Amino acid sequence: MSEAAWRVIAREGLDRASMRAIAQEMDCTTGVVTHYFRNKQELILFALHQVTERLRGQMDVAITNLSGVDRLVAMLLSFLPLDQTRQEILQVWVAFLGYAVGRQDLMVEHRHSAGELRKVVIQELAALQKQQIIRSDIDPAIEANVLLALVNGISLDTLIQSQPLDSKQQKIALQRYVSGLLNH
Amino acid sequence: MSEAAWRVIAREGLDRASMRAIAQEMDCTTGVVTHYFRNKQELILFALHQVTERLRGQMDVAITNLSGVDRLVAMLLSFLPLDQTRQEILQVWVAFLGYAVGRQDLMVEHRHSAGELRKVVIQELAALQKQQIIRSDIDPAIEANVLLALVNGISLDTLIQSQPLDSKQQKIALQRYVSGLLNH
DNA sequence: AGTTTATCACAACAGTTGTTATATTCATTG
DNA sequence: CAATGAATATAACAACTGTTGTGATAAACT
Repeated sequence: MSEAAWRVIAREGLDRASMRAIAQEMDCTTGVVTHYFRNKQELILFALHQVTERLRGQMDVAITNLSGVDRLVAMLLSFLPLDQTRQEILQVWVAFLGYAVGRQDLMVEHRHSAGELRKVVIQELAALQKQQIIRSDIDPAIEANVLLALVNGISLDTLIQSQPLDSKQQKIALQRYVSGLLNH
Repeated sequence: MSEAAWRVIAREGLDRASMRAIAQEMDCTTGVVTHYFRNKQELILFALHQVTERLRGQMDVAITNLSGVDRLVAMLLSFLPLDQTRQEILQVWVAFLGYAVGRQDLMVEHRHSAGELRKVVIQELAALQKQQIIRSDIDPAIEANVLLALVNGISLDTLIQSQPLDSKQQKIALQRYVSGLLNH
């Protein structure tokens, strides 16, 4: 069920992910869809929460058994659309963001989602700073924004540029920026 | 006319920028709208071209009488949503991008638009490299993507973070990254 | 002057949308 | 077996969408 909704959104965008389109995707009638999602609003919010959960999942897997800078880099790399799974996540993420323009309630929800990930990055930066791995003149709260901005920007690059960075170049760009935060 | 369309899109998003909504904004009937935009497709593409034009305009003003690194930095800063005008541009830009998910033709158009700006940045980087102002191990074509990624990411930051970077922090982040590209 | 052209109003179209209500099937449990 | 409730189907609703056509008016031009 939720898989079908996810697929339609990733493939067609949010405005064309109608109740009927999702019903058709799972080869049933709209009765099923309305039974699980009372509103279209609920459906849309579900998509956003899926984005957050999946990103968190990707991240948790990526950073296990890592520490130090490697851990930070792995964390940030896990957000990049390096495989088809994460490209789908990006599609839904962008679709939601565009759909939230002019809908303040949805934008607030999106900010909550982004805030969760930001918190994790801040903690990681603070920890690395305590270990004196990254420079002491860095404000974790601010640097988290910049790091996420770079990650989001690189992700968007794959969508909006006709000659986007390939996966190797994406990694290098991120790695190089992070290395500029280190001590020495 | 085009002003009204622009306002509605920035305020309500693309899917709710219906012919009738735009007509109401300019206090007339749909006859006027259909007379100037044959399709909704044309209306949407108009919005995108407006984004490109306005960004170019902002940029051209920002870089006049500048040279060297200042010119590059000013160019990049001109893309940031530092005032209300550019915040509106960002809104429309994001709305279009989300609307283009699942609509390949629109995404292609968006890539053309992004490609134009990318070309300018590449040229600028190449020029600075020739003057030996920026490092020689930098590939202008790749670095343009990274720079634009950072700019776009910082722009999005103002939309999706509940504690976004303020304008001063945005400038510092960008300036600091650019200074990492310089010789010595 | 007369003729064409741009501008706008208005109405109607066919289709799609979210939502709701009602009916039916199905399974689980008492 | 009966019964309760979830799961699914079906149908209808009103509202909205993009689009098209038919005029009316005014402006421009020959």
